[in-house]
Amino acid sequence: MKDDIQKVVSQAVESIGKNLDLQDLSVNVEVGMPKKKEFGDFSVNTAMVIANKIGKKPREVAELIIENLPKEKDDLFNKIEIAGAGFINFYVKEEAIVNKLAEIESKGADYGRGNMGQGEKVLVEFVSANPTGFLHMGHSRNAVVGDTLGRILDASGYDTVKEFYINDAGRQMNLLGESIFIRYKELFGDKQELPEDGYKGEYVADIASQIKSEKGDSLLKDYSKEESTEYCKEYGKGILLEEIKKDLADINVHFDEWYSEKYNIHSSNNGSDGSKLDQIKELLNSKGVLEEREGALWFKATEFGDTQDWVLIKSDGSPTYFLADIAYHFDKYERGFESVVNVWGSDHHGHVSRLKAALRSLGLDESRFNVVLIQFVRLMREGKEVAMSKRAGSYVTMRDVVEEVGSDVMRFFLLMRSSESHLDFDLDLAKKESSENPVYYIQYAYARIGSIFRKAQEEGVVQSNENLALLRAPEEIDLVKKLLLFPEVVEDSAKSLAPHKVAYYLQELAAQFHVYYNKCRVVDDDKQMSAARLYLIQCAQTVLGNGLNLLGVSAPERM
RNA sequence: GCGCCCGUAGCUCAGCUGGAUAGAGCAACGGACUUCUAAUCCGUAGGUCACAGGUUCGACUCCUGUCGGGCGCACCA
Repeated sequence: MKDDIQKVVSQAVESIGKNLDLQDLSVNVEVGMPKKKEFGDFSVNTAMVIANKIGKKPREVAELIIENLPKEKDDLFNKIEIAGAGFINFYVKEEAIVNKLAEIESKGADYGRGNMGQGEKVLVEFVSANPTGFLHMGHSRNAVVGDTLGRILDASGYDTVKEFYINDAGRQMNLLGESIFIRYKELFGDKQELPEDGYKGEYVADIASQIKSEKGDSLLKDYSKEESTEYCKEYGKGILLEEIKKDLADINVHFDEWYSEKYNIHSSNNGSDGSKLDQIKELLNSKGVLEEREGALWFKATEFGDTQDWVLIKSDGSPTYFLADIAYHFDKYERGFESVVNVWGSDHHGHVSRLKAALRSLGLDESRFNVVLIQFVRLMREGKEVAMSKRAGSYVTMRDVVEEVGSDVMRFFLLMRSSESHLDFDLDLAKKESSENPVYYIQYAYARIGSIFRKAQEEGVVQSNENLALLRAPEEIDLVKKLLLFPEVVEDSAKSLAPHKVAYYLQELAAQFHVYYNKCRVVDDDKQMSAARLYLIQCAQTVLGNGLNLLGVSAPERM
């Protein structure tokens, strides 16, 4: 619909340009939808934008544009008006709107999919938690937003890969190995204190006893301490990764790649080139952006816009996480991804500027590098914040919350706010099965349509688009207009990497449907009217279903 | 001290990248079930868009400053 208006207005501007001999009159016509009904279905501010170039008052220019609209306007509009400072308001013929339903019907599950991405390869990396424990609430927002972004980008024509970067190298993993080994030794009566920042959760002891039942006491007798710790580390990683996968699968989050830092970045597993770590160090060195200072190797980030320089190789010779991360991101581009999206917790925002500096120093286009920062989740119960202290061991795992509220509610609640604002997750609201709960509100609209179709089948009425012109009630025209907006919402959501826009749209669409339901009876004595209305609500159900699917939320036939 | 995010109705939040009289849900109050699901709908009330300047035809939106809240600023990850 918007396309149609953009087309005719552009044509009008073009012919004005010709008539007045103004070559560069071309303008990007932006079609808006007024909030107020009395301003029409669509409006255009083009007259105000080009008034200066033409040298006339905006309202005069608006008249000129209307005069120059192509003839086909008569088929599209009931009325065209000039209003305010120079807006042109279009009142579209109901029939023109209603006929657009055919597109929804024919595309079905593909309605809403677009080609904005043009097959561009994009890597969406998210969660990427250390496999040293269970996922907590903080991870869950990251997981759901990342997964949904992947779905939305995919629907927008990007060749999308969702990746979990396994941080299985470095200090945290060593601590896990040590912690498990200490618990293991405890099982043989050798009691020792865990290190200061060791892992204290019960699962550590559980893993230790699993090792005991498999290996007996051989870790004490047959292996060195280093070998045993390494064994514990790898064993624990395997178990915890499975737990993480299970938790994620429970909220419908799936990855295409599980990419190991240790294996892919730290190890030299393909011949003589050395590890990615060595390669990137050499590459940076060849660009002259490194410097030795106080026994360590530094990246001169200040030369590339960051506020300070950063260590890449510590004075003990070991690499920092930052070096590994540069290597990892370089590796993403080497694997052929044209752009990357990273979903990070907001506490990592300091990392953005230095990584950008590093990419810049390598001559990479930083516009291909996108970061979505996720603000914190506060878990609320009975109006009070649920304390989540890892140190006190009282943090709430994602699993606990999913068991309490279910996957659909979990996902929707974490998606319905803009990622960049803090989120209060209200457990009491989440558990309510009522109008207060927006998830059920949307699902209920979907289920209601299912119910109408069951009724229609009983009555022997079948949907049809033969008499769509019968659909003239304001409520049904509004519903159709809302439905037609869906592709644009998906595209906008992809463009701005903001899944909450889809969630909002679905709430509005559901509201529009509920209004319609209460106003117009679908299955009724008038068979032709019933057939047309069934066709309409079929389309509504398609869009609701496609939208819920994008969010990874189920669409129930009955509730 | 420096940097990032946030500040919109009593509460939780949208606001289409600068448009017309500021939007929704919850909470409050009043209505609608012999009807395809009342997990719904209709109505009432609720605002100095933190504050002060600036940019222009036009600012919740962009710029500067101030105040408040969150988070970063390691030879940790």
